[in-house]
Amino acid sequence: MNILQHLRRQFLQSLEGLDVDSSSLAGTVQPAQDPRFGDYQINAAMGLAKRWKEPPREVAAKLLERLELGELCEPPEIAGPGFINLRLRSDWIARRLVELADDPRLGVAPVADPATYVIDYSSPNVAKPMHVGHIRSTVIGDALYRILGYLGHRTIGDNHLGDWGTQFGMILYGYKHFRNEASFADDPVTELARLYQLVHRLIEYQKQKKSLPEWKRRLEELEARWAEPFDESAADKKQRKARRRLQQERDQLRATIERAEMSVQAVESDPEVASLLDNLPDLEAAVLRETALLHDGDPENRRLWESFMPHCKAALAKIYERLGVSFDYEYGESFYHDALPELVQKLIDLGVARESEGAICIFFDEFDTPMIVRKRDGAFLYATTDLATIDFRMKTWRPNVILYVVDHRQSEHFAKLFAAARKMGYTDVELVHVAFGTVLGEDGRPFKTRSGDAVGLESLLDEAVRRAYNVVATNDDAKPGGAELSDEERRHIAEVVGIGAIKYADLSHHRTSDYVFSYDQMLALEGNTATYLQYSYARIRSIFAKGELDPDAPVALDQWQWEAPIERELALQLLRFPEALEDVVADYTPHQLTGYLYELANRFHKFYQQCRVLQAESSQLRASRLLLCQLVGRTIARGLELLGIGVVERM
RNA sequence: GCGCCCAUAGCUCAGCUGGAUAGAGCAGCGGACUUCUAAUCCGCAGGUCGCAGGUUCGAAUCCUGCUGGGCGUGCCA
Repeated sequence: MNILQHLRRQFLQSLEGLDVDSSSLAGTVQPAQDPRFGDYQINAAMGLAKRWKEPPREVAAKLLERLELGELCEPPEIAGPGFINLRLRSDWIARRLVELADDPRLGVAPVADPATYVIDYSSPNVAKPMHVGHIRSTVIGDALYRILGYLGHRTIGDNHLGDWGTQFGMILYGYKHFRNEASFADDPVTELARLYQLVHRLIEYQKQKKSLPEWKRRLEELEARWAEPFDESAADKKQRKARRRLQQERDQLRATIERAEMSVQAVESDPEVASLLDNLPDLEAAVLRETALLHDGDPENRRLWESFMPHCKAALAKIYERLGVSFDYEYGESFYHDALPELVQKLIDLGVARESEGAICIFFDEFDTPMIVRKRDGAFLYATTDLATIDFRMKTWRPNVILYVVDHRQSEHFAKLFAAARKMGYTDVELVHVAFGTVLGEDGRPFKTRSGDAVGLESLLDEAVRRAYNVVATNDDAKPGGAELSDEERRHIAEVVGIGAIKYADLSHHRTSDYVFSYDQMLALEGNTATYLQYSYARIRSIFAKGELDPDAPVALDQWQWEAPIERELALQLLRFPEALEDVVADYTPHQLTGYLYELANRFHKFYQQCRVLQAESSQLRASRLLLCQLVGRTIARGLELLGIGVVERM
């Protein structure tokens, strides 16, 4: 049962027959801001007072006359300017708690009206190893998938793999010209990744080599303009702004040139790479040709693509397994290839798209630039594929909602995509771009290695697990009764803790904001971290072990009893699990659940500090506290599971 | 140029469709292990919520302008 939802329903019902806009008033029922104001509060009276031209406290009193909260609440109080404070009756909490003991769903009732959600997440490029940039989409998408499913919705997880783009052209070119046969036979994925990196590097080299003279000319120009006399005090606002922009552009260009010169230098001084530079064709064009050949059904490229794919997918599967992430489908871009010409024709026939400058475009009133669905050279783009994907998903699953868990830089693309879909007639589906921010390094810049590459996901996980292992070992060695974990257990714990730390760090931040990635912070194992929650769980399991009790057997109890205020606070927090899940789903923000779990664990630790469980003064109190412990443990384990994070018995 | 996003304590972040005295965690200072794991708990200190207006009984939250930052912007994904 969702208490907040219940209170809102009761309140709205009590308003029937009154001249009020009840839809806007539901939100005035809220959790209390401060424990002194009770458990929940209704803030409707102040707003209504104005409309009714009556003093707010009198309005509050009138509302209370109609409100029937039965056995749920103590008599409500009117406070301050007209707040209505609600306090749950402790006997009601006690009854609910005993009911929870037998409820495998921890009070979360399946939704009355299940919807179908397609969730598009992770979507890496199969041609290159996953890196830090893929964490957020994968982890957030997986959490939403789990939570929506738990709430009773029909969920379809679809990993929209990038298996058809230019990156594959690079691999094809690299394989044909630079492959090391022995390495490929030995470990195809590593060799393909090497080839991708190599070709990518060479293309960058060519581009930079070509552009450098032009950039330098441009920089000289900017420097010259900068050197011109400029009187700050005499300039108007616009001139000052232009001046600053000039400086910015100059600095950026300087940095670009510096970086380019460094990487050109690096390529030329790398004996293995430098030897390839002679007689190198225009690689970018060559790669595009390979890509085009693949798309046009060239048997050789097709055969190679088909032989590469299983290896690439197996490598991805390995990392997904380690992360504990799964999908129902993995329809990559290639899956839609055959549908594209037809789709574009359909768009033209519908009058949605038209020819412009040789390309086929969809124009929108609300955007300056169109969405191009077929290039001048006849090739299709990811926008085309994305439209075909909507087409397919609508026909196949008839979803009510499609979620795209993709970083915020693509927001304009999705705005156009959704507008185009509506033009195609898909108006009865909710298309949502679940955008998220960038993972930053501790310098506040996007998280990169020193050489400027994206940090590989695998090495990220390894490092987190390595650090977690050290902490686990140190802590175990320091236990009063001596170490109690075998090395095998320590390794298992380190894996769960390390990976959990990374996922939790990501999920505990609001998805739309950029966040700073810091091993020290997420493995500090203090504060709002996965470890703190896992530790609470382990402590609970330890209590049951100490008392030689089965932690999973229902605690027999007729009447729940409490003594310290913290016990009631902890109990109430347990009852609010459904609210936390509802909050997550309302805006697709998993950090609402991490916040809830942190608060739960925090209350548990306070309780643990103040209250003896096994040595409680009476058997009834002991059973009551054991019930609390068991429910906290179950809620933490379930909550973490819904975030894709595991727990351990001991740590 | 245009569009989107952001600015909250020294640092990293919350603040739920406007609500009562803006909250955590780190870092700092001071306490609590003969007692179910001190990976914990308690206390102290720390904020003109970027700036200026406006709407409102009430604004960190909504509107306008400004400042500072990030991202995107016709044939990459």
